[in-house]
Amino acid sequence: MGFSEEMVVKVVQENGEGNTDSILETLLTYSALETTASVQQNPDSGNCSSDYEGSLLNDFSDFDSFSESEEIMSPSSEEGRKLLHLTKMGYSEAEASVVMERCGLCYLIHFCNIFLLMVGRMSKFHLDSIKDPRLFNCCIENGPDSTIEELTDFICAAQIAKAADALFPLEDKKPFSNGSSHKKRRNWGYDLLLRKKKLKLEKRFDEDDDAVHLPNPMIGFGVPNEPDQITNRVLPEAALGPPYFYYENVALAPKGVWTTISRFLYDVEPEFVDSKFFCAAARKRGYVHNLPIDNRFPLLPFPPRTIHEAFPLTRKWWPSWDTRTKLNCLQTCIASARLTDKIRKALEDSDGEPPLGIQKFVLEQCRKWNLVWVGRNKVAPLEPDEVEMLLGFPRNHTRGGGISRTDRYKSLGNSFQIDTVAYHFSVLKDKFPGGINLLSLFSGIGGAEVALHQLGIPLKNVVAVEIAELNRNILRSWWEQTNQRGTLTDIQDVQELNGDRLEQLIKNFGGFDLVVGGSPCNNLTGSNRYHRDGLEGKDSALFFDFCRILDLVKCIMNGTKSMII
DNA sequence: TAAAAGATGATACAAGAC
DNA sequence: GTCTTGTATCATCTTTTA
Repeated sequence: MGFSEEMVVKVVQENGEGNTDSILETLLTYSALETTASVQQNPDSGNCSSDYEGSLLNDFSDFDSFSESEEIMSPSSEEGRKLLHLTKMGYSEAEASVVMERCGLCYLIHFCNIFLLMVGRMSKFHLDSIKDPRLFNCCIENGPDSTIEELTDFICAAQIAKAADALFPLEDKKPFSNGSSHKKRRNWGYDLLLRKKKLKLEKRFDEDDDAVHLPNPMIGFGVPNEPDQITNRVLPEAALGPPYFYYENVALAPKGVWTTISRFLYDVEPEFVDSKFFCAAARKRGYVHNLPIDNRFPLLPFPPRTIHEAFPLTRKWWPSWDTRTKLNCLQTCIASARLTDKIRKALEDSDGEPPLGIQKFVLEQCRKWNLVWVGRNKVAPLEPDEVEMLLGFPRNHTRGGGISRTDRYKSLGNSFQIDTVAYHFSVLKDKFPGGINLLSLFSGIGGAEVALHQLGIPLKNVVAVEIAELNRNILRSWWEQTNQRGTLTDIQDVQELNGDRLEQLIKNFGGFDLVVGGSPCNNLTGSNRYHRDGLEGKDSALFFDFCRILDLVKCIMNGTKSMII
């Protein structure tokens, strides 16, 4: 079923460039005929047209183990062997583990069987497609109910789009609202250059596992009032909107995590930014997005940039030997009273300036727990109100309504830094003067919504997905208090967002303009001493749901949902 | 029973010494 | 180049308290 370039050109000439439905039908017909002829010529091999035979043998030379389907089907096969099969199919070990853990063995066997059946029918192009994360997501989305036809349709669609990409220039691309039929399929395409780049990248990663380097200083494509601004970049074609998307997570993740995140999000280069360039506290985060990066502007007035500006009363008690001007990352837990008491006693024991040993101990604890000076020899953790302010949220945003102090710290510690995110979102203000339709995944206490609101971008329709009821209540409360004119739909679980639900929402709203999400970092952050398991961790694996949902939104908005659902 | 408090390192990176 | 040192990190689990 592979489409050679000659075949595509011939079919386009026969049907005309504008008649894509006819092109698709003819291509499928020709392809089916060619496959039939090929199988008849060589029924044992099962491979398709002779054009690809040589390369196919080479391409599949690594897949010898797949020749014995019974072995994979056998209930006695070990999980490790399945893992090996998946890794040979082009997935990283982590990704394969996620499939096995999340989808179960029946999915895995189903997945492998699909692959086996397709190997006999696929062209070289198909091999590329089956390694694509979208097929991975398609299998997860459809699960055991998916059929060979559905999956081959998926790949055929990708193939058609690829052919269309070669024929229709990029500049023809128009926004979703007025896209023509041939443009609707454009987002399925992944051009050859991109694929080559990807392979090159993967090869480089093999040589150097630490391929994604964190910039120093951590300013991403630029921050306000700093030199070295980057104002343009070339996005991979598959990453282009609509919709715009914006993904966030901790920058200091285990090795290889950002490589995987980038690969699953269309090979878009992550932008690593430390929020210390926007406020008085550090927050090192990675952002993968397809937003424009020119003509960004910050929220005004600027928030306080130093500890003393943020907390002027601490200046009186701040010792000269504590040289901090910025706080470290605001976490979900605070220091104990026992620790601050220990520090007070250690300082009171020394007459005048404490000895270097005491200074070192106190400074270490102050840095670790973000303690500030509130009296003579007295340090204290930040109050929830103060954390709210540093993160750019309205005062009392998380206060009241049944939430405990502990939970306020937790919710705030897991949220965006508003000024940082708003700086990135600012490019949308001119593009959506009439308001924006937002799909907010893992919305938490509404960092994305607050950032857009503070930029003056009207919120037309917001679908917020958040597992914690407390956080949903906070967002709902903010929504009502700020007299939003749009609609807020809250959903508890990302698993509820399947193709049908998304199709309905998109039908109601006319599509999403922006998909935002910061999936759980629990298994990525260095603060986690127990389960820092990477992207296959119980919570952080929800990243793949972000990818799944984003892919579905793109597919539905481009009118091709029926090809994978 | 819920909230608060207390105890619990590993990992990764940068910078400097050699 | 290698080694050491210093530093930062959207947390989890158990116990105590109200």
